[in-house]
Amino acid sequence: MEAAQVRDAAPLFAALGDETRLRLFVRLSTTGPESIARLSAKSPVTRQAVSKHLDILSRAGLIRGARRGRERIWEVEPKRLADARQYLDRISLLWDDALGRLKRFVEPQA
Amino acid sequence: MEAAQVRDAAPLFAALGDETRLRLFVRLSTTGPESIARLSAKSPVTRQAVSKHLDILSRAGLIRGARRGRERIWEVEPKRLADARQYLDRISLLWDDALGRLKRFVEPQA
DNA sequence: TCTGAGTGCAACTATCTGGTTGCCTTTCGG
DNA sequence: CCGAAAGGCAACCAGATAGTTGCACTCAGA
Repeated sequence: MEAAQVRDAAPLFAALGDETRLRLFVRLSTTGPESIARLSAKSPVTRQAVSKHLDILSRAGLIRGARRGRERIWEVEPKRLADARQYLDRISLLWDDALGRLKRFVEPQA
Repeated sequence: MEAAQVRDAAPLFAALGDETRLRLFVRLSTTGPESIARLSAKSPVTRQAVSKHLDILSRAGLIRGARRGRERIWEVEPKRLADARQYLDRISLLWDDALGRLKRFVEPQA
């Protein structure tokens, strides 16, 4: 896999790699767009912590936020989630290829 | 998505969320099983750093290592990678469901 | 216009993490 | 048997990160 792809994929996975943050992302994926207040109401951590997590997710491109009146509404960016899936798929393919080469090496006559 | 699944998925993504570490994982997926010495030979960081990363990947269940003589050989655990893919797929489905509900709400007659 | 709900900003703290260096143990090969 | 290769262990360091608290700002609505 190309170096550029790894450089792009790592921060994506890192953003999903915190439990509180992943929970927020799953919540947004389940309920659709929500405000910070509503999100933090059902969260064990502070509103500020929630806000920081949302900021990190948005920097990774996984969510997108917009001001609406005095609220800020966050919603999932499915394109970026698809990217993450694609990266995992590619790694899977790499492994399949490696396995194929190994089999052809061990059983050249097959 | 269940809380238990989130608790399982987060460390998985976290393990893939560091660039050097993801690079090592991709390398192992591409070339097949390799020793620490061979892995760290082509890495910009120390052998110790490589060793720590491999340890983290193995704790996440993504790779498996075995002693062979004075070497330690590491190889990818494809089952766990499939887990990660499945988690992303599930989140995607959540989002699709939410979108579906939204559409039925907005255009009830369609 | 005044109150409160919803956020943003900043400072601070404790812990985690990626990385290093130094040294010791194990094992292969001549 | 001895030297070197491969690796493990432990201490240490700097910066990132998850979380907090406190205060200031901005709208919406009665």
